[in-house]
Amino acid sequence: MNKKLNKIVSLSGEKWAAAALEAIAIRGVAELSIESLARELGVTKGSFYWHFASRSALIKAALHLWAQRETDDVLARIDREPSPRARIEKIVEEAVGNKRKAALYLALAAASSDPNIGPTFQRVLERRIAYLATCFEAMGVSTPRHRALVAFSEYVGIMHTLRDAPDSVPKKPEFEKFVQVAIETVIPR
Amino acid sequence: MNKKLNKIVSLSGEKWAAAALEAIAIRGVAELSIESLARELGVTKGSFYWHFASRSALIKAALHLWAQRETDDVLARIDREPSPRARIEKIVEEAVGNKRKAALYLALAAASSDPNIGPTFQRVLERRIAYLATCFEAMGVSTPRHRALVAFSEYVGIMHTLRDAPDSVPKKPEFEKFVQVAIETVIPR
DNA sequence: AGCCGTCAATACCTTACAGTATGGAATAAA
DNA sequence: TTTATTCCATACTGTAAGGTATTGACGGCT
Repeated sequence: MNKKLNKIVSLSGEKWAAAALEAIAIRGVAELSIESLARELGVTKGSFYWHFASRSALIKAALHLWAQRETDDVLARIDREPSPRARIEKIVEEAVGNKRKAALYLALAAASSDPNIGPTFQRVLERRIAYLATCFEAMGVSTPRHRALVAFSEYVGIMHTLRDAPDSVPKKPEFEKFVQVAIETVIPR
Repeated sequence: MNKKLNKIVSLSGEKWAAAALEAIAIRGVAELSIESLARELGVTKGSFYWHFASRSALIKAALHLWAQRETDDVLARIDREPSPRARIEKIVEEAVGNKRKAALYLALAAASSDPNIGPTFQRVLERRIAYLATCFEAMGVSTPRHRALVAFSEYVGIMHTLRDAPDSVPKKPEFEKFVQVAIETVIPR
């Protein structure tokens, strides 16, 4: 029965956390309010404070849900690419392809000074950088760690540019060439 | 007398705008409150609403002050570098060197969805990208515009990485090597 | 049937803040 | 000295929001 109890609480908590992630992706962490979120879910605050002790607890739960999904993504999609080079390409392509993931990432990054977010977020970043480093190492690059940092920065920067300067980025036919240039700069021949 | 009137208002307005930029760099746009800003300046709201019609007006003024300073910076510092290559290096070095400027930039970017910020911010970005493109063009690069986009993205991404994953970036002696790798990736031989 | 645990609604308290209205001090002009 | 302008303070309203306390509906268990 304890199992069941945990499961119910956990499930409902995840419902709130998932909704919180959606809201964060759209409006950012600072604008995440319990009451508006409850309205979107068709309930009231009374429900929320049954599942969570505070707004901070929700943010933490949402962040952990995000981190969980991210690692799942890496293991499930990137890591099954055949070559290290293909994996890096895949990562860059995700930065330019998945708008909703990019928005969520940038929203969390914008709130990295929040003590609920910063430390966990930082750990996720380090894992990604380390993963990239292993890819570069497998490719025989001379300074894999440095290149990983550069590649990661470019990855984030491209998401940023696409969001904040969309009119400066070329459209469809030329766009692929731009992505090609981006990949070539991070992957040495 | 109109001159004097304008000057006084403008000066005081700039005082508020400059303080707002400071606060934005530290706490972000969303957390910018008139009352706390007034407290920091040793005055009250009464003063603020004499100089500005609303909070939005302050944000706009602060943003324009930032854009003004940015263009001044480019013309005064970057543009007097001898070669295009040196200019690009200078820009990258600024991304890793000037923490306060990076914090301000990232804070504004985080609020790019704010209608007070988005359009102006976007124009500043386009100007920077166009400037980089002219540098690459002067260097005889094949696709200068694409490379400019990549370089700009890397520039922003490095600021992001330094802020959100500082522990993942190597310290002093190794740090210079990392910067070197970053520059080499954006500047083709 | 009666009890208890789960979940949600309601009402309420408090705080932070944007914005307004008004008064008041200082200064300059008449 | 009177008057107008400039700048700021004080007091106020309204609102959004976090958090608490209480009540109630529903279902399973004894």
